[in-house]
Amino acid sequence: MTRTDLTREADAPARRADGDIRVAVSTVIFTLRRPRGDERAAVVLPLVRRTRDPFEGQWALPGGWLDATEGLDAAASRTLAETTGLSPAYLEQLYAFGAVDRSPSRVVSIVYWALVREDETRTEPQENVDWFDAESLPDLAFDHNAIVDYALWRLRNKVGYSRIAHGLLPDVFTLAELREVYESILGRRLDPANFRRQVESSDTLIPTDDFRTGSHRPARLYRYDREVELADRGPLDIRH
Amino acid sequence: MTRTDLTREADAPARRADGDIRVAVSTVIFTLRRPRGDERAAVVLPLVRRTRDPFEGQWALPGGWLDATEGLDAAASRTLAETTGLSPAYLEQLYAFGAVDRSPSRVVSIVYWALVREDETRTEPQENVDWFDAESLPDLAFDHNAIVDYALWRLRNKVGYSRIAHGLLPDVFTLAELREVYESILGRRLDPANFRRQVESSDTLIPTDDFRTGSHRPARLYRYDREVELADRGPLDIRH
DNA sequence: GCAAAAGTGTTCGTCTTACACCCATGT
DNA sequence: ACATGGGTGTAAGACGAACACTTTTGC
Repeated sequence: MTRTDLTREADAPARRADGDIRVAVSTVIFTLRRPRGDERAAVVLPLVRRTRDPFEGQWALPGGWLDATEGLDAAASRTLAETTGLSPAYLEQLYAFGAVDRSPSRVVSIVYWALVREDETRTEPQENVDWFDAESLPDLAFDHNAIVDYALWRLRNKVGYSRIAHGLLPDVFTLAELREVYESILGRRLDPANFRRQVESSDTLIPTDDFRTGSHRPARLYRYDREVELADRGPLDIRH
Repeated sequence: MTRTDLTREADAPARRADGDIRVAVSTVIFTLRRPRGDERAAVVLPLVRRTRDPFEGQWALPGGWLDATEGLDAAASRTLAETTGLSPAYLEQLYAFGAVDRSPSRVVSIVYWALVREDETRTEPQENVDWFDAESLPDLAFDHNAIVDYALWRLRNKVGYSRIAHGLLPDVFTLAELREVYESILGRRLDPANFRRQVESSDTLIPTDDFRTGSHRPARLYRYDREVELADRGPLDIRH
């Protein structure tokens, strides 16, 4: 089921009288794309090409209308899956955008941001969906350029005090792979020795007995400790 | 103009068909109330007593319906002024709450949080408005208890890395007064010597040539440096 | 003079950073 | 053997907590 037309923010499922306010849900979903060479991985995100006015032909964030029978989180998951086929490991509300002139009709967009592992993005290619480097986006529909900028800022901020890098990695990984995630997001090199000590002293990783072999000295594989409470969203995290 | 009835989340200005989603705006607005003795100041907030179902007679956050002709920030300012007469110095979006069962009808609430100085709260007393200690609230309407808990968490978090204490103080103040604000919010004593050095090295305060006299050694008065960029909300702060 | 708050100095332990160095493996 | 990334050691500087100490006022 491919319903890329769900990004039509200005066309309601059922037309309403003027003066009405409609609620949309959109998601900025990031993953890391590793280039062929040894260059640093790039932060990329999927966009959906609009097939109707306004902004027909331009790229926009995946999203859709909030359904009266679903909560906001559920709407974000559903519209993201319907437009791109993705099911993110990490999903969090970003901000509510509701300027009067952000769309020809009156739309309040509840925007989420999310992370997926690169291997999860290998779904069947969707029509009108493509991936873009977060650093060099084209002109997007609505206020979506500003929204992506804000989501990038939140991502870089949060990676410093939270363990969201988890959302970009498989179950087990080496410390070098974890460090590469941080380096790609922060855009700078980190000292491998100091990085190791920091994550080890944080007690959020469990070392396994397995090693990643294939090149030089084998590296120990780690997994995240599911028992560790994140508590980076305060009382909102009480939802298990 | 006292329109406390604007908190009626389940009564739209114009009734609509079932299945519709309405957008409300509410605000958690804090101030500090200094008790008579030398006890620490308490974090208090105003609530509005509901005059209609649902939750008739219970206390709720001040708020109202989003108007189609105004942005979200403007709606928060307007509904707060209409229900409580307050105009906060600091106002920031907190979170969008949209669980299906949070109200008998379908309401998405964009919630803001704000700070006012205590001297600004001396407006003419409004009907059905009262102030409550944030630590010991009664059972509120809707999910407003959880919302206040989250706002308190954000306040305590943000006071650590931002200069929001500004919003609770007059133009000029002593370092002891600034420290009292931090102590009240964080709920613990701070070392005066270390506190002084921290704020001085942060370069956000401008010392004046005036002193607060009246008790013991006079204390120098400071004011906030308006030139210092806050940048604690990332790209969203570009709004001057 | 004395109490009390304003303001300064100093020490100590922890965390960050930089970088030297050893270890284990594929080629 | 040697190149390379995995992993450990260590010293310098930054920073925060604790607290002794000096200064300046009201009484």
